Amino acid sequence: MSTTSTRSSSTDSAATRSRAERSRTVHAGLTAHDVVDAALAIVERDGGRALTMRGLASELGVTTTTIYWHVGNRDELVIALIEALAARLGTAEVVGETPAERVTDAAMNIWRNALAHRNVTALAGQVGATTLLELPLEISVLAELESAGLRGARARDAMRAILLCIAGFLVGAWRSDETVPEDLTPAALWAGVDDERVSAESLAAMGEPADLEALLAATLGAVVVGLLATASTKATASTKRESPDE
Amino acid sequence: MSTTSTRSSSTDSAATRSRAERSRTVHAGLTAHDVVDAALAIVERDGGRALTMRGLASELGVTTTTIYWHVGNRDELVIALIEALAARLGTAEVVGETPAERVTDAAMNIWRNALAHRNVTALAGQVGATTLLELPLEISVLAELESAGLRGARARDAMRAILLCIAGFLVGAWRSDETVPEDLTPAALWAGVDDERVSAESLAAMGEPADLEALLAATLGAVVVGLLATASTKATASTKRESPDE
DNA sequence: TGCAAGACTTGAACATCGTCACAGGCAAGA
DNA sequence: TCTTGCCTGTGACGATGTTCAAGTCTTGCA
Repeated sequence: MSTTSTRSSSTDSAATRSRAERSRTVHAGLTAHDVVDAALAIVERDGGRALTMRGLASELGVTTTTIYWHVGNRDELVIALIEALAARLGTAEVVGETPAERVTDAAMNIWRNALAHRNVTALAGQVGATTLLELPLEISVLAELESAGLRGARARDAMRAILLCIAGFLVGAWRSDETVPEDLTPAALWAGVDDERVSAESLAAMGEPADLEALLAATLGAVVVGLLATASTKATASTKRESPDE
Repeated sequence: MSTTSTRSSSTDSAATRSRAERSRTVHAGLTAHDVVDAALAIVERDGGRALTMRGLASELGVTTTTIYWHVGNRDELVIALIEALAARLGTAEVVGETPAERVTDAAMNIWRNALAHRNVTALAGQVGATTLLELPLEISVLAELESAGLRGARARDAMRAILLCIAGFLVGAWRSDETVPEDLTPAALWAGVDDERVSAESLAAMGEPADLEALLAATLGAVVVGLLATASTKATASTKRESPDE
């Protein structure tokens, strides 16, 4: 990060000093913005676990104390990092004909955004700050829900159901590259199941990978349809046929 | 190891320290089972983060090296701990009249079990070994799905959609006691939203807590109904779009 | 019974992590 | 020149997972 330090010509005198070889306290001209930027780059490149104070400091060419001076804490750094990404993220456009389609599409925007910035999103999830990262996208979901006729507590419940479904699918999408001991992966476990209640055909299918994006779209579609139905008709949802399109 | 000179009296100077007073190398008679049991107790009591090798060792009255001798690794210890809990967990009974109700109830069994052992479940989720912990319950869900008429790839997709929804709701249930900086909690963020597309009524509702259990039941009901519907009638749902339109 | 082989345990370290107290260096205003 | 406020380095503390060499105890076998 070249912060274009305005003065750089008078450093020759410091170089002639004998102690210059050991203590070159050259002001790096860092700002908190630079630190957060570098931290964000590290996380997006190598994941949240690679964000270590010493590593960040050495990448910036300073010591850890400098980092602590600019951004107080590691937790605060993570929050600032998430805020920085959230600020640079624009809201995506929502497409779709029917209200249900538009709600689903607005929700899928969150999914796509999370996949595009998976490392930061995962980090935000670990510290419980996903809303901080996705608030604009969540607002657009809520707006579509209102356009679909939901309001107040019903809209809130629908929002939460949608967001939690997405969170679950994200967990599934990230579970792939987790540190699972190879013989304890879900596929391996299902391969060892021998139960008379389930057919071999289904058992074999459990080992195959899934298209999570398509599955999420279908799931959200069902959830949205179900939620919109319970909103239009006061009747509680319990085992009833669904095909409520107008 | 240590195949060289079991008794070297020459270099005894190193052993001149009076170890008679403190040589309590009493064999604790530990087994790997005991270690895993103690670790499981710690996790269930104080959470996965409280499971530290030194803490576990001191709780057992031994040194960390002893722990490492019995269970090789911390990761292996966590896996063993999850397996131990899974082994002692029995399968729950599934109730319900219609196939959809039974599927939903089988799925809710996973939710209830996860809440009952939240610390271990959260730990399993972090290492990607939830299937290891809940396999019997997942099998019962799959069995109910087959009873409802789903098989093969369809049953697999339904399984995954259900499990991922549950995972998401668990994330939401655990987010409560996360280390969120108080002013960045979702409720606080929503309180600061001022958008013309959403009504104040819905905005205010976003700050209120939710009954996640009831919401999950409703969501799963909608998902199951939707999945069963697409299975019974080969044709894709009426106004659903199958082709990828962006 | 004697004794070697192995099972178990220990003390002391290594490396890494977040964090901080202290001591400064640097530029600008008095 | 000196003081003041911003910025940086040195070096440490405590906690974490992990390992090594060396011990002690038990047990099977001659």
